Amino acid sequence: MSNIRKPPTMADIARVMGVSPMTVSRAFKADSLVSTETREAILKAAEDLGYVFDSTASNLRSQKSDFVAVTIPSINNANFADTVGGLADTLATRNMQILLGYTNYDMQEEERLIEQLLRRKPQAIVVTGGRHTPRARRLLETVNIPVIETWDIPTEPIGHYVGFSNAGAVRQMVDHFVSAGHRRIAFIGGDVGRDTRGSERRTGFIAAMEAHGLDASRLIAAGAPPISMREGANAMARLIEIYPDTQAVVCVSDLAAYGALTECRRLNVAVPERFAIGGFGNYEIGEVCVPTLTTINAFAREIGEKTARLILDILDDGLPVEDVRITPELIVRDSSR
Amino acid sequence: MSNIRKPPTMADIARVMGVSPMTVSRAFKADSLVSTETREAILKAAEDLGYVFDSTASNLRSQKSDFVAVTIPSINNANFADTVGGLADTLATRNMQILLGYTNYDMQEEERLIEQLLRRKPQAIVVTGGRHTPRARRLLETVNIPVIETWDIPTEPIGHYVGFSNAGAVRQMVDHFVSAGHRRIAFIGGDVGRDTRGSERRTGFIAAMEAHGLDASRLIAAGAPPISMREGANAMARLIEIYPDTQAVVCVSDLAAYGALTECRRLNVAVPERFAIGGFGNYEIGEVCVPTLTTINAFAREIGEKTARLILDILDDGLPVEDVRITPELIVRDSSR
DNA sequence: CTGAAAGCGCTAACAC
DNA sequence: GTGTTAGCGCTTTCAG
Repeated sequence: MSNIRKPPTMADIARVMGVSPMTVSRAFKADSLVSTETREAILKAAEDLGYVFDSTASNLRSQKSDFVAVTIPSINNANFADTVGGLADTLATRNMQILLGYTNYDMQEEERLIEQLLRRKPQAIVVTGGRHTPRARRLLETVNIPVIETWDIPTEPIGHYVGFSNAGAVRQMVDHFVSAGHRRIAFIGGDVGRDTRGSERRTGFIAAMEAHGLDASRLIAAGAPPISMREGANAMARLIEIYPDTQAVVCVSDLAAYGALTECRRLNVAVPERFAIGGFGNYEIGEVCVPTLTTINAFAREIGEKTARLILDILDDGLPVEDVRITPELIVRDSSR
Repeated sequence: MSNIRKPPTMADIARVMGVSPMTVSRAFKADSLVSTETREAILKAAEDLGYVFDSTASNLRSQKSDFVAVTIPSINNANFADTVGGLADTLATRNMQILLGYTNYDMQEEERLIEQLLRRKPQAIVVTGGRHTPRARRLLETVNIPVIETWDIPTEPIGHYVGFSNAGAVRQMVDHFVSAGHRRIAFIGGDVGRDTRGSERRTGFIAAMEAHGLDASRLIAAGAPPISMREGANAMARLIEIYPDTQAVVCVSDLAAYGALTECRRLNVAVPERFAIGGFGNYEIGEVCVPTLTTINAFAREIGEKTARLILDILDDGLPVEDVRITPELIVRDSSR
């Protein structure tokens, strides 16, 4: 009557084929020792029966899940999407799968998420950033798998990291503006205290300005991170109102920078002639918009790829591996020249 | 010597606490019947021991994984990201987790992915689109869990669907252009044959044009889907070269439309006065750029939320549920008025 | 409210 | 190249 019958197991295939379950199991492992004909017959029978391999049982017995847990702040961000893409593609070469969670830029949520992900017994865990709640930190320190922090150089790494200095990257941008002759430079970012990478970029801006002996007080907080294009535009309007003689602005991301650019167009402020703009992240928008956007390339995809390779190296031979320091690249485009 | 000791299990906690493993198990289920004091003591002991609940074992025994498998064409697409966000947030209210895979707009890859995801024994599977390889289709038909196709109205649904007519949405845009007085209207999309939603939009364009008795031959293929902003810009240059008297263009996505817009600006073609532009997907860029972009809102996040609710309804009471037909909304902005 | 026994579906370990 | 046995860590089931 019911067409919801119990799905077949290896035992069922074994019975049909007149072999032991173990032989069926072996037939599914490419490298395992079964005669070619038995294997082919078994695989065919499996397909005919509509058998679906049960990873859960396999994982429990073999104590490996082929999962890599990954937390990112937001799924809707091209930079983090690129990192995840690099991770996923590289791990797929070894049939490992990503278990993704997003924190919504909230460390509390990150803690919750890390705990949830660890229950699935991933073989490694990748987190974004180097700051975590004490409990999250403890969970990561205690867990028995490789831990990789990304998109940052943690002050005190938990395990490994693949990242870059957000402050240093912003310094490159400030140096570029200064050597172009600008002195009155502003920063547009999110409200402090949530997005840690954004905060570090802001801190980096202040430090870089002070290193040049320049005033670092033109800081516009555009709302809760991540800053949207719209918020970038609003921030620009505010900036021009409060500090009308500003010559250049460093934006926490290309999205904010693009918003700022559109606001300049609306206000008939010439970019870059009257106002130079710099962004962060090398988003596609920056190379297509008019004028094109000066930005920082943080090599998002490479971060993912290198993280994946690092994980595979550790899992393969457990040898000590080197952390990866990425050097972000300043890309000067029309919005600042 | 080695600090890699075996992680504690429920049995370890039971031993320490002098209770049975079953009681420990119950202590971890919120609704389960254990005295409050025993539960609290057990949870504390677990925390002290650094215990991490093992979902794999739990899943195997209880035959439920709390996974929902999801395939999307690309992780780096704001529309699909919104759908996944809606899904994930809604499912999180029931502690269900998304197992995400992306197909790279390739049905072959989708088949591979579906097979891989099903091995994890998800409790439902959500796929993007209504076209699949025969084998993928068979896998989905045979599997014993709810199957939901999204972002489309499948000709022959496998299980349920939460989607809209891509052709119908484009018709709205064509009607808008026609009633604005345009007659020579073009379409910019990707190469045919890969992105099924893009192909349907193209087909819908042709049908709508013919319904108005207009010539539907101005079709620009901009490359392999998904079309980037850059490819949109290139396509626009080509369009103006080949069909200089074109009055309006329907683009397969806002990204292509934005690229087209920037090309117009570079060529000093006034938008919308000399050339009206329409996009698809209601991306953020469209409401910030100058001029703002006319587009179609397909309610990406709602698709995810409604899919999640549909899944929860089925899992909760197995009652027959209604498929969801979304009605996309035409948003007229400055690029066409 | 708590416990004992059995088993989810697979594979490690060993035997032949 | 193949089979047997046991058990991964949890929860269902039944008993009290």
